[in-house]
Amino acid sequence: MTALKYSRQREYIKEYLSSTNEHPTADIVYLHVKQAFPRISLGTVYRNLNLLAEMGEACKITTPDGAVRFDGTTSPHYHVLCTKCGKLYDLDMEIRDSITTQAQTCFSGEIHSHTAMFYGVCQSCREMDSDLHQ
Amino acid sequence: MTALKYSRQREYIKEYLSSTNEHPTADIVYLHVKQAFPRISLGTVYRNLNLLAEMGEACKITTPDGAVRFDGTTSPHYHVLCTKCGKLYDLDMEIRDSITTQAQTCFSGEIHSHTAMFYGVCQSCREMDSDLHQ
DNA sequence: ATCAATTACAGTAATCATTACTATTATTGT
DNA sequence: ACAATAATAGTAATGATTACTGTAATTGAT
Repeated sequence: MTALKYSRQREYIKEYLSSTNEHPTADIVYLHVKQAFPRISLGTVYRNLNLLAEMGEACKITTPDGAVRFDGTTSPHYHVLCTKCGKLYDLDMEIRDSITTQAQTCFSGEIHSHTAMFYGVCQSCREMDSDLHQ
Repeated sequence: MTALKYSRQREYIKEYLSSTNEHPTADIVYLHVKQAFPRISLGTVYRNLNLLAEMGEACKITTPDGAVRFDGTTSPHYHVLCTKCGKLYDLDMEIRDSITTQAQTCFSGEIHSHTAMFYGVCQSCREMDSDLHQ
């Protein structure tokens, strides 16, 4: 029951997400999708983003700066958050399953997975810095 | 300028945080601190929790389930989030600095640190499960 | 101990992200 | 084409957090 029905809005949101490697908030997705669907409502964007996440066709990323970000890349990967500009980057690095295994030995329950967030300064912020100091 | 002044409220909040290994939200801290300071306001709790975090005397932990949690344990460590009950546990496991080093080789900017969150089922939720199935 | 300067507080209003609600519209299987 | 049902747009409501303001507490100097 409650079968999923096709919707052009959801299709478009999904396409937009997989076309960008920014990690947009629902708000940003809304602004973009609005160009194709001028009457779309923010609630529709939220509902579909959450649906896509549940179906495994998008990821929700929780960052320390308020809003949840969405990622169209569904294969598990780590992220880097630039502490200067706040941009979130995909990290093309293998997931270390060994860290899950090791965590298991320190925890009495069952551990199934993990996420990691790296913090630093991205290339373009570093360049801006050296511009200022030259 | 803007020197920090002592406040009994902040002192109490700090003591409460370091006395518990729960990872309370600002709301929960508010409820506890209220017992000692019945007229304290939620804004004061938020301001002091953020102050303590800035001073490195507490940590802010962002979890996928809405509110930020606070941790009085300031030495860096990983956490486990139980996906059944939502409780957050400290993980007594060494930080893997090698993962930061490795991440650096995959990223053009500078990486300074990382956090990790493990997901699983805690011991007490596992026991509840086996009770139900016996 | 008193006083002036300044920060912190309580109380409340405002903001921001997200979800809930409802009448209308789009999709689907027949 | 039609009936059943899910999805939408638009709006209101919620929940977490921050901003604002007049009063109270802390501090360093007299």
